[in-house]
Amino acid sequence: MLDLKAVASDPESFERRLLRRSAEVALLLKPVKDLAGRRRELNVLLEGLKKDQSAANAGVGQLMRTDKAAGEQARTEARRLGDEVKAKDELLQAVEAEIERLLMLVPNPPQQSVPDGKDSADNKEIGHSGVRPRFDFQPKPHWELGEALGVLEWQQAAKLSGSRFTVYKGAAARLERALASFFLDVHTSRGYTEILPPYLVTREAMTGTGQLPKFEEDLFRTTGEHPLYLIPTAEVPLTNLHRDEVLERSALPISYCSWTPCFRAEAGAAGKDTRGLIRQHQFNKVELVKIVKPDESDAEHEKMLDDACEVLRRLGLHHRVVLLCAGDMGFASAKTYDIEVWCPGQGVFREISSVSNCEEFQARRIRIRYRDEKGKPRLAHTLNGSGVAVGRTVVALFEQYQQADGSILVPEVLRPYMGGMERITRQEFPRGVER
RNA sequence: GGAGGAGUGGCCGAGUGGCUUAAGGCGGCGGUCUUGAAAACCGCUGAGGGUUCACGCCCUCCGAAGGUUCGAAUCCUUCCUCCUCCGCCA
Repeated sequence: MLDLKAVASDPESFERRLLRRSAEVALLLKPVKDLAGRRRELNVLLEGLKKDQSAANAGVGQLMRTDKAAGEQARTEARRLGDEVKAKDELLQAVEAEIERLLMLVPNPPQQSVPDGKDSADNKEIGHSGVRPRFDFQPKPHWELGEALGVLEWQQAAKLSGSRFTVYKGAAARLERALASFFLDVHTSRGYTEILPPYLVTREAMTGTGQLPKFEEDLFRTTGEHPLYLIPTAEVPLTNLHRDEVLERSALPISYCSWTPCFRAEAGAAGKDTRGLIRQHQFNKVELVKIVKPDESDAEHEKMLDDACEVLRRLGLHHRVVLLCAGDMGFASAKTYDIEVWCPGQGVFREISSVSNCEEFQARRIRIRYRDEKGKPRLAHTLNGSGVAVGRTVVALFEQYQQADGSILVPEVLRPYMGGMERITRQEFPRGVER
């Protein structure tokens, strides 16, 4: 959420910055300045009335004991003031609700360093790691490899849950767990605290990080009187851990990592990436979250990007880093790097991590503050990034480490996590004939 | 799921309709005293919003939201959380 005071004092500059995202979101701010002025007038008026009212109330009790008639009169006057306070208060609340409603729909303006552009075609590649693996055969996509090896199953998954789900078996299931463990070990050794959070969170938590109110259709929700939402990323519980807190300066930066399943409705993605592990309703991800002081958030952002890249470097997976353009960034982010991993079987780079600096956008929504040098509470900055998406790592690993015979070489660093396994070869699993 | 009990400042804790402007204590900060420290004593010690050039001043906040009342931490309703016991359960 944007700072109402800042928006009211200079709406044009916010509009200009938001225009870099899209014309549509910049328009949302149009009514805000007038509403803010109206809010202020009402607030001043209301405070005066409240003061008069409490002065009037103070006399009533005393008078009622000494002079009944005068007391009754004073009571009538006080009642009139009370009614007026109530009426003005309702007006003020309506204005505030409208301001809030609008501001909650406005995304974070991009940083200066973010390039112009409207979609992924305008993103800027800023680096890469490793070399593109060469094959003396035609590399296959992971879904063909996984099916041939017997370790990835889509027909049975569809029987259980419909489309966009996968059953992992044997070595693939072990690989998923091995990758998650490996990622967590790397990140905890580099200063992140491991967290295992709830996977179901409240509407408030989802609103705090910006998934709601705008992106309801992307989420899974429980039924009942108090619905809960399945987390689409561990960013939601991790960032919300410190909601409504004032942190000591010395506690920052706070760094968390967490391995969780993520649940996404993929409402707008019908027909897109329908094969394989790429776009699932449920997938696993190791997430990184930091809460930092404003003056260190850019440096911490770079460090987080490096932390995410580190696990890919250790796995020897060829990847590149792109800086997202203004039009392609997520709602809460002021600046985002995507890490894209090479998928030779598909001949494309696939996003495997997204590392964002949200600055104070989320912190303002959920009131995460810290004490500055003078001991005054100030908004902290929040950052989040995948470190990295586990399922998509399986994709890249299958495709980059595939051998001519269809087996998958296990990277050296993973072998201890795989019980020493050096190669994933065909496995037989019980399977009857469906009829 | 059932039956009880409880939510008050950083923490403990008093407060059952109006001298509450939330007592008192602990902790923290500053000061007096001291060679230094401790003790003792004195003062200060939350958040959000508004207003002012500024010192200040004002409004709101006692788990949350409604309600009753001239007036609510206090009474009523609903909800949330925690604790104890019972049931169920991994």
